[in-house]
Amino acid sequence: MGRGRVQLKRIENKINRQVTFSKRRSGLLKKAHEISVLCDAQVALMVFSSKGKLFEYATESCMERILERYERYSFTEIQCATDEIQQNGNWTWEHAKLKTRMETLQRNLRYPQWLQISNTFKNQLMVESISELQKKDKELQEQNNILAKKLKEKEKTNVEQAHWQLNNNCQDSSSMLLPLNISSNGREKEDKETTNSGVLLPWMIRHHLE
Amino acid sequence: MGRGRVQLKRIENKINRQVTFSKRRSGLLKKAHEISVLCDAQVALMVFSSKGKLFEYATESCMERILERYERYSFTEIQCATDEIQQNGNWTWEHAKLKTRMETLQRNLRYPQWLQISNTFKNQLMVESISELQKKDKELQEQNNILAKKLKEKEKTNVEQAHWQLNNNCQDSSSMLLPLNISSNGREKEDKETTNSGVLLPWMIRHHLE
DNA sequence: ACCTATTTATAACT
DNA sequence: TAGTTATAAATAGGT
Repeated sequence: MGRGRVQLKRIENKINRQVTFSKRRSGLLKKAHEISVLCDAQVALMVFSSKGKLFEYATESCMERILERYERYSFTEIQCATDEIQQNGNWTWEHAKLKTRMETLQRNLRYPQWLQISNTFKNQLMVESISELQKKDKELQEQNNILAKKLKEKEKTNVEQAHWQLNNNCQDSSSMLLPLNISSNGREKEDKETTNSGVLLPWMIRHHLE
Repeated sequence: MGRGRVQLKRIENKINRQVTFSKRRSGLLKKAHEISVLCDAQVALMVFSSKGKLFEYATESCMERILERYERYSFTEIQCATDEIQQNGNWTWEHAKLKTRMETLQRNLRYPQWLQISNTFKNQLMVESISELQKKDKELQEQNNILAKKLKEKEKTNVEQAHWQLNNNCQDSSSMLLPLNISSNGREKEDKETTNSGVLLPWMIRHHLE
């Protein structure tokens, strides 16, 4: 944008770099603001100059809130789950949590595509580890299903007992009413927003910069 | 920039808003990256769509600061959960540890900075975390099996108890209700969205920005 | 997703 | 750091 093409590399001339920083910084802040207004998005932007000076923009004029949200994003609520486990030892639910984390983890691994790493080896290691973890996870899931079935059977048995009692002159039937309602937790959400799982991010495609 | 002037206000048409968000988001990320490279600046950018989906960009060392804040924030939460679970012992405790591990891992992975090869130490930590995760997962599996067995036994007991009650014409029905509290929320529906069975993740495939 | 008329950003210069 | 201007880049609206 300007009177010459831009090479995507550090501007060596100090003055130019400084000027460009100043200009582009305002442009960036402006665009951050625009997208937040136009598209109803939450944005937090921090820019540190090479000297360490901070320039920031955040919607709602509150960086903290954005950060909190950011933190919670892949950090599913632990405490609720904990309570539930303690009460009824609901293993299946707990495993669902585990699984969710797994997926988040994977998503995060995939995300930072624009930072290409030269040292592939270590990352390779990690990816392999995670793959393995996933296998284990799958196994666990299967085990879990079995467990769930057992539980259901158990419930059934109890139900039958209850019925038996009902049919055998127990006068006080009020307490038996409908405890049979098995809670079907409707986990559905899943927003379909596309997370760019492709190799290239759109803006990486070499239009003009190179 | 385009075939019409832009009013700086929320785009009411949902489709347009979505499209604009997508386009401008790419532009914003690109510019964030450019200024960081051209001007040797540190940038952290987070954009949440109106649906709450996160898109982020960050130069390596910049997220450090955010990370610190995050650590402060999340520490308490983890600690509480841990304490709460510690009372229960056995498999619940094991699983709690696994969970904590997972959280740590996630925290590290969440930030693109983990990619920086210079920071060998963090990568090392991550690898260790993963292996530990694997161990825990295995243990979990075993615990799972044990649990299943115990469940079976209990089932048997229940049946016997029923017989016993049958033979003794019980008056008190309250004891029967107890086991019904266990809810089996069978989640058979598996979201296959993130399978990624391959060892290589997309971002590992070589593509250089230059 | 792709196209392109237009607007917007900005590099070089003052 | 602040304008000016030529030009590159982004993108709104359409396909």
